[in-house]
Amino acid sequence: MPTIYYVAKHAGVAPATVSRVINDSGYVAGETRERVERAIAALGYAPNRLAQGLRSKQTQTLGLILTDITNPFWTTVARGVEDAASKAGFSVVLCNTDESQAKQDQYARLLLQKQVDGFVLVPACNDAETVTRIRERGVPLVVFDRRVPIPVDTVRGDSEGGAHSLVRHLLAQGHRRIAVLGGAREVSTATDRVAGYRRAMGEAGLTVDPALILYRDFTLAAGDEMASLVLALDPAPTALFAVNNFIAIGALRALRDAGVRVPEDVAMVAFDDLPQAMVVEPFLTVAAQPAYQMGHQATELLLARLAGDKSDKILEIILPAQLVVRRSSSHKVGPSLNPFVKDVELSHQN
Amino acid sequence: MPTIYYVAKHAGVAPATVSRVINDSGYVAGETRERVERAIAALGYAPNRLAQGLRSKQTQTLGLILTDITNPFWTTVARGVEDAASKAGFSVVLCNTDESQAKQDQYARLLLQKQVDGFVLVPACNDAETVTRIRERGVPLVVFDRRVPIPVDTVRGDSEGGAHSLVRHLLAQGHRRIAVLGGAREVSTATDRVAGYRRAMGEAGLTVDPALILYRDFTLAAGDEMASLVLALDPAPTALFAVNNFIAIGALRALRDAGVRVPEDVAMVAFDDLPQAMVVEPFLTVAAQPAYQMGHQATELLLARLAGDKSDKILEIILPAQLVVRRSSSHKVGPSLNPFVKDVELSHQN
DNA sequence: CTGTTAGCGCCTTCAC
DNA sequence: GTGAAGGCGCTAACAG
Repeated sequence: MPTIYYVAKHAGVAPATVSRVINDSGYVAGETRERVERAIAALGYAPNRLAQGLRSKQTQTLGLILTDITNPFWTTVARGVEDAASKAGFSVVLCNTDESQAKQDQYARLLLQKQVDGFVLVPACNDAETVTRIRERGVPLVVFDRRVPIPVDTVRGDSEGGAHSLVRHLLAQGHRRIAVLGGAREVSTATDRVAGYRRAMGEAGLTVDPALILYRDFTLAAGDEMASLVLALDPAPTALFAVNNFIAIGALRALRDAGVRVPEDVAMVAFDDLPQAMVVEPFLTVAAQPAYQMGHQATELLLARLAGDKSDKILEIILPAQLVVRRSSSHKVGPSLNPFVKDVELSHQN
Repeated sequence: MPTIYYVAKHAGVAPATVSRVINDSGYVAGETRERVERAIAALGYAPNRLAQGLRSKQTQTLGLILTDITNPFWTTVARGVEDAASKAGFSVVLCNTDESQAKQDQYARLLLQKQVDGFVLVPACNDAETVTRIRERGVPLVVFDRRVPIPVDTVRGDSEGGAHSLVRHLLAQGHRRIAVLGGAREVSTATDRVAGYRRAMGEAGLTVDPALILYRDFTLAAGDEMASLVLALDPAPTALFAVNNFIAIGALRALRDAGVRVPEDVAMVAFDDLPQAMVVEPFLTVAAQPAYQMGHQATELLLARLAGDKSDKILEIILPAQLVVRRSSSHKVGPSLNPFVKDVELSHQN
């Protein structure tokens, strides 16, 4: 492993000059630069990033902590982060918490020790501990997709608005009894989506039956369980709103096993699209978040902070979710049995 | 940011003693250790990994370079790697090459500069350059899933055998005209799977129609294109073999658009399963590779090399692919029109 | 069992 | 425009 000293000797210059060439910093005469570059090539020299980082206090590395690397939504986000970072000469270390706060905190500590320059964090729960730890160390941070209870730079999708669109769409199809298959109560995306549901129901003059709102977590198994539960209710809901893609798939599976057809017997909508690549025939009506773009934008915000944008304004960037109407909600329901229910305006786009 | 010196001063000991406590190396008296631990806690000290790595020449970090983070097969592998690594106190840096050799080489260089202790590499193509570069630096390396033209530790699925099972299964269903929707010609998994196809056909006494073997790449678009091409042949194949999951989905989509039913009009099998989470109703007959386990095992091999297993034996670990028969190939075809075709033994399991 | 010394590979200051 | 010196935070080697 050649070091900067060997290169310097080989080129007949001082180590500092080699450093200037590597980092394109300071003045180096054209001829000197060439000599150094030739020496670097001849020796196959590559700088040791640990030493660079130790000395310069910058690692050109960002930490990305997310909750489920298995979910295509998050891998798409990761690509957005990665692309934005590498465009700026940064690399990304990706960590997967499995929705566990313990793992999240562990990874945050590790990355801090590795001296990453900044964080994009998808918090496993509505808790400020990890965020606080990172900020105490003075490392820039953007919270992604989920809210935490303290003010901090954030990039997220419009969970409330997207849910509102989905439920309005169902209402327009004639549904009145709509169940929510929710995620973890401690996660803002779950509660915000329920809030959007409530608002849409309220605007339609409908009262919400609490038995129709369930909270579990963002998994297949939870979707399966919640779907089975609400279908056993009397009267059963005519439509289901799954607050994420995995819950939706779990629910669809439960419905299939129970011989319940979608959309003929029950309609279904969900938050988060499944990527094209996973599905032969797109079928679910969804509120699709611009995952890639969100990741990209969060990273650009982070890089701006790194570049010294010390404006004390805390930014909260909220990107709209797009309503995509497909077959799973295409079955119209007859006029409500309840004559007191107001009509809602028809609208398939938000 | 407290350093080891502050901690030492705070505890009234020398920095080296603090180091001994942190790393649990050397002898430290119980009472001293406690004092140091209290100081660490009081100051919120955490060691700087850059400095540790620079000094000790070990980063406790592995590099994982793979070709498509979007594909659930690879994210599952990544989890296997991650779990095996963290059990041993290593962390993993994941890099996505998008099947680009240029990106692969770039990431290898970067990780080398970051002084990772070892690599798990999924080569983007059948080329030894990256592998050679890594070995020249003396960094242990396990090649994953695909072969490269030089001998090196490898963990991979049995592509040839899995393809053989799939095609035998199709033959047992009565198919004789079977098309292969192939991946990149430069990637061993693509060519090995074609080899398995050829062997199965040969064993059944069938000659292979070269028009039925296509090579593109491992994407949806390629699957779509290849399916359209082979269906236009005269006579058209009665069964399709997609050499990976994404090709299969692309092909299924093309078939749907063309109004061709699976399995009634044409049968379909594929290499690599889609994870449960992605599909409501498992439908495709596949040769499933144990992705998680493969990642785990590759990492354990790598860690063994790191731990000093310098046995010069180069290991090539080949894990079997499991034939999973589902609906997409369940339609039997009548006796061959060609009376000279031999019967093959019936067997649904390999 | 603990302290002292030296240096990992690099970059930043400051001279010249 | 270039070189010399010092130190980033830590651990290995050696004393004691």
